[in-house]
Amino acid sequence: MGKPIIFHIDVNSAYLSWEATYRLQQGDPLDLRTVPSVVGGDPLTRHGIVLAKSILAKEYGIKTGETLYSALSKCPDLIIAKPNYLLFRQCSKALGDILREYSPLIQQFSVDEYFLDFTSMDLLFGDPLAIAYQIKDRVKKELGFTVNIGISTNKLLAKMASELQKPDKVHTLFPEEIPEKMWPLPIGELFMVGRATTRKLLSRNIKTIGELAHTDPRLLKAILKSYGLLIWNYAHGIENSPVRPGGRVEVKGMGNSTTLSFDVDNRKEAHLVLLSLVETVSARLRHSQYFTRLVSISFRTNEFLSYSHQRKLSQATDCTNEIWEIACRLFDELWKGQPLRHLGVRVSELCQNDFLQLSLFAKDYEKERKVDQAIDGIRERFGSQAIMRSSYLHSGLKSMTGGVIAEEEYPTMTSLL
DNA sequence: TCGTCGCTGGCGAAGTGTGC
DNA sequence: GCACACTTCGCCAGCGACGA
Repeated sequence: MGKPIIFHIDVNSAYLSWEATYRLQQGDPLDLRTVPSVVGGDPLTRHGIVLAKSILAKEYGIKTGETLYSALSKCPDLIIAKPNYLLFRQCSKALGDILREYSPLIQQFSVDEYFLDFTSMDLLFGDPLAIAYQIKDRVKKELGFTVNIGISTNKLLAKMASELQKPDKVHTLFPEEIPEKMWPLPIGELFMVGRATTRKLLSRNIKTIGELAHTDPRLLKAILKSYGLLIWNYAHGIENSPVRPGGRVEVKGMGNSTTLSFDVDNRKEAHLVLLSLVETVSARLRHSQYFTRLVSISFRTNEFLSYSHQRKLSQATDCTNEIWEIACRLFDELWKGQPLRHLGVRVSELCQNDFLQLSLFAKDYEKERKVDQAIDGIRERFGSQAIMRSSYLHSGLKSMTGGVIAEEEYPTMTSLL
């Protein structure tokens, strides 16, 4: 087998928004409900304002978090559209179908990213660079949106390559190109180096990826523990995880949290918020056919102090009421009456539900599990708000809070590389 | 900025080894 | 058999990465 050739394909979502904005400015309004960019990543987009955030800020002075009324007063031509996740997922699947024509080894990394293992496929298709351009142009022509493609010998470098310059570009970042193309980049551009690590490295005068690469790994280990060695390896382009066809990895935990628009200062209301979070988390558990052995809750006060508490269960469960009861108990043990602005529920230590071991001493939740399954069925058919507990009526609270089940199909970044 | 999730390190309990 | 030191393991809280 020849040397590894890995592609990273990244959909230019934000730039689609930009393109739409540009057309808007040119007096050629576009019905944004018809383009996949409606699922862009910033909070503005999430609330349905489908223009690139940078353009909004630069051209119109509209900032994240600004009210719709205020945004419209600054930009009367602003088009508001409902985010269309279904369309975005369809586009993502269509992209995967095209990629599969070039290699059976493709891995969906997130809803808008793929890895493709092209190792030895050049014998069949020819020059990898030419094929990358071919894929990029086919996606644009057949699917109507642009992608960036990065090519290298491993997933890390391919991903770094695809982010070198956007949109609609193909870049290579082979190991011999690291000093020229990767080392001059600011330290924060390196995969797995976030805000906190950037601050720590800058305080030690490590400003670029190259400077990180030339830092004594023992020093990095002293500063950042094993994580220091990881990013030192990344700065040298060292990474060897395989492209995993199917993309699905073992989920280790799932949770939901919410920041409230008002202070919660009584136990009953907090329990209701916890229930709305547990409703979503437990539905995701059942959908993924998992049970949990560990329940944790967290909250943040209106003074931004965070607290968390968790408990190991003697018997694994996926039952909404059982998880909620535990979450409430944990909350009561931890809460000292402070006004709360943020509440979260998380389950981990997941196990497959076909190996459920019943305890002789545990309360029988079998009936409640049947109710859960019936409710899941109704919500699947008619929507999440089709059925709710009476306690939410006139409460001003949502009966279900948190993420969508479909997200479980895609692993998060850190669990992959 | 928010929501979600994985990882790390501190800490205490439990287990094991050694000397008396 | 007992006391103590050391090691291992699991629990827990918190941090930080990352996509939206």
